[in-house]
Amino acid sequence: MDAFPKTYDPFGTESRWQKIWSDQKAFHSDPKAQGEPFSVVIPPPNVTGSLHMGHAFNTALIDTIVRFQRLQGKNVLCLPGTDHASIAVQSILDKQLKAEGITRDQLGREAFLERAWSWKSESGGRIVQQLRRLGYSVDWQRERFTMDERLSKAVVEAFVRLHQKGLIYRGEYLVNWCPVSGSAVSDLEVEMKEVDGYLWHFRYPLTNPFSENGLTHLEVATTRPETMMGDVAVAVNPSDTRYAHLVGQTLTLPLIGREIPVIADNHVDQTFGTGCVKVTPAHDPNDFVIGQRHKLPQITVMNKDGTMNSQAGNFKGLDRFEARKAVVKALEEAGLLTKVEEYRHSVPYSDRGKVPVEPLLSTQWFVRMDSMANRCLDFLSKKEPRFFPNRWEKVYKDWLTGIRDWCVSRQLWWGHRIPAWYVVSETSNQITDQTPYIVAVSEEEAILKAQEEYGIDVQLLQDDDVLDTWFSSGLWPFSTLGWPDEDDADFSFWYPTSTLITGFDIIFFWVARMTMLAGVFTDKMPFSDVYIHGLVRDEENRKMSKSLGNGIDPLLLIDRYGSDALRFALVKEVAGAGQDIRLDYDRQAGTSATVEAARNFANKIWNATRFALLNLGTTTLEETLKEPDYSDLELSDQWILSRLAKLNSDTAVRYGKYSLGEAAKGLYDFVWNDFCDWYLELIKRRLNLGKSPSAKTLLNRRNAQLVVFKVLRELFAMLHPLMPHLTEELWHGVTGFSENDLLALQTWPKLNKNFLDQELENSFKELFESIRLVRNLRAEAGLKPSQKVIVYFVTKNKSLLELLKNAIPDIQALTRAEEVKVFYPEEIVDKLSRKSLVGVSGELEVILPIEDLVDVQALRIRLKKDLKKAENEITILSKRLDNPGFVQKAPDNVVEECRSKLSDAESQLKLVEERLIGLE
RNA sequence: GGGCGAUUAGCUCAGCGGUAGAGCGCCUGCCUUACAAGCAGGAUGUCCCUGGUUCGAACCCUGGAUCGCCCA
Repeated sequence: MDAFPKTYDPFGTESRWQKIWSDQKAFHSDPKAQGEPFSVVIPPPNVTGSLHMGHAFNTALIDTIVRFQRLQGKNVLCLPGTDHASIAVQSILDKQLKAEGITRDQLGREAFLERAWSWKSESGGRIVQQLRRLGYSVDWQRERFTMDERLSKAVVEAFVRLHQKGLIYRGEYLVNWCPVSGSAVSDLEVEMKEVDGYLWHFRYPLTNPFSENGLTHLEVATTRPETMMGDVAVAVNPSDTRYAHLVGQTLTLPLIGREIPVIADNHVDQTFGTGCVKVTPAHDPNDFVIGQRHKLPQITVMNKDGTMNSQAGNFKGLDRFEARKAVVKALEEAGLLTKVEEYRHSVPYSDRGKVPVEPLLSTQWFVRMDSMANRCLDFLSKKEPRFFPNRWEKVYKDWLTGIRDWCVSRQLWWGHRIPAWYVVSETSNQITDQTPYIVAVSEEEAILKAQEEYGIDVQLLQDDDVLDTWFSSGLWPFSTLGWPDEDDADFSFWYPTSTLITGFDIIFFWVARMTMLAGVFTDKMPFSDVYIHGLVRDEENRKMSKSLGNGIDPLLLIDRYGSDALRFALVKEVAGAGQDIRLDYDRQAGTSATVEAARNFANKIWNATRFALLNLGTTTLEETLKEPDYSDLELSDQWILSRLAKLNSDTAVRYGKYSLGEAAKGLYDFVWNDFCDWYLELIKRRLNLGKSPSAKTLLNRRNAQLVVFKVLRELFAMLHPLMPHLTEELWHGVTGFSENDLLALQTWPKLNKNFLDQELENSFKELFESIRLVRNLRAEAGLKPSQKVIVYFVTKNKSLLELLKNAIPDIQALTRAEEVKVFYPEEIVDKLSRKSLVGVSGELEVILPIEDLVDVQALRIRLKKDLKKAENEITILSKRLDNPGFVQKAPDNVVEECRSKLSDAESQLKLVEERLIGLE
């Protein structure tokens, strides 16, 4: 094994296997191949993006699940791709244009789109390359982009069909306007933020003041004075006795001079502020509703760039925040400002633009959600899809229950242009709210339809807007598989997909949109399971974000520790409850203890394999793969095979139910503890042949080798979903298979239930305890490891005695004893010097007769500690057993266990006492 | 205002009815030829508080505290 260094170098290994997998198209799927379908579409990352920890985490989880299912013999498709991210791409390009000193409009739509595409082809592939570095076993031949020709067709088709079903409408409503991107955004793209602001109190004078009670005005309180020019009423609660008599009167709107009515509306909170609310339907969602109820006019006072328009009188042209100051000043000068309170309140911010959105009246396209959502709720009542962990189901359900219509039009160019054509010839070549429109899959079809209805000379103009990026993402599980062509081989075989794996932060944005659209178009839920995971947080438990600049770059961690280590670390930290994980990270050093531990684990496996190969000698492939004859095996061989079988069934169950963290932990413990610390140590003496080995010795050595190889082989398969590169490398190293045989495409090791032997495992637990006791004594006595000792075990427990007798060579090796002897108590009476080192555990007494080294005082202290321990235990246990309720009601096995522990403790106490007396 | 989660060893987190666990860190001793990215041994906890259910509660139920998230 010349090419087997002492430490594992992941870098060469990982890139080599990535290349082999890629060259062999190992994960290219064929719907006609064997096996049940199992399909996953990955959450398409934003094409402008670069890999962040969230992607790495999501990828680690998806790839683990997908590789596991592949090992289970399923016909797996894992489909990658990216989305087009309208707003993000457009803002990048806008920045470029700005630097060049041209505007988008100067450039024109067509030239702009050309630039966008060329930008995409140059810089858009970065994240895909980065994903490959994780060892993602996706079908790269099926990589999709939401603006691919086929997927774009699907988008158009979907829009047209929704329109036909009456699920799409166009209308003038109050929408969330993002002045930075110059587009409407959906409710979901708005984030409420608590900000410190002010509550200004203004007097609005009554047009006809009541002289009798001295009321000359009403006082309103607002956080947004700049909208006051759009006020069309002041509302009070109808049961508010302070103002009830004023309802129906009018006020004169300051600065503007418009007469506006005092109206009564139940939604006004009498206790808030003055109890009088200014009503601005065109700039506030609540006021919009009040306005509709009272049939009030809507006066828009702002332009789409956030500056004031001509309705704002003198404030025209000012930015909205400048206008705020100016209005306050003007009212103050007019003596109408009565109070300014500091006030903390929620302000809607645009997710993208990071500025407050402006509720603005405009004409947009909407998708009607209620029937689609109800459809999903019906499916959900049949547990479709199933959520893991289940609590997210409620989140999903609640959102569907209170759903609002979805504004899908965006005033952008990069994206899917809305397939609607206005028959402008009907409205003197202008697009107005009255212009009729045709929704069609193409301009040709639109023309034909228009001509049928409006005559041969129609003039059409396509809508300028594009669709929300999430609209196309919502079709992703089926548009990527060939829909609307339902005969497509991929679609018919792999749809609906099996599991969707994504973060909780996009349940509404994406998961719910997919289920709703799939319900309409495919009559099915698009996946049977949804596995929701948390977010990766930084070392201070903060969400990683661009603006905070606290992201931990997964590529740096990969460069330091390897992909497998990063993957394993991320997955192992997932307990299963969909909790966020905190990744420790030292920004100065660029190190992470968590990932380092996973790297060390990889190295541990590497070295266990190295050990195995060093001791293999030369064998043929056939010999390596040979199964040992169970009946020839030593107990320790049977023990590790039992542990292995248990690991096999546990791990398969855990992977299968998305308990990936548990699966990782189970594998980690098995490798480190059972296999390396115990089994490999146990077989070392068998590998070391004497001068003239007997046939039996040789067979015994051979069996140890075969068992080691069997364990490793199966372990590699089980661990493969988590650490694909390392296991692929070692599997080839051990089996000698050529590169054409991939571990990734093998089947999961067959579980042999006959190997399961709980009794044997219990015995080994006892054996290990006994060995630990000896080691503990050695350490406490300060013996050098090189110092040989004689070990006596004394017990009256027959089965323990037998167990120890059988294991004498093992104990000798693992405790570095010159000699190990096992006695019944009566057999040893005379042989003992009172100055021996003694340890007691339960019914077992361990004696190291090394008189010259024993410090009697230290020994006494130690024994007194044991005495105290045993006494404590006896107190607790007998107290419990003395309780009649416990004996009566607790299950028999629990009571039994308690009794046997008590008797253990009692015999230990007795032994310790005797020993202490012996020391006097 | 409604909902969800978290609170366990110095740190990061498992455990979710039967006498408290892991990794890291810490202490002691080891280069015992697979691995010092390692080995052996060790120390460490009012399991947030409060009642209650139970023979028995870190775990289930009441109420509360603190932190975080989502929705309005």
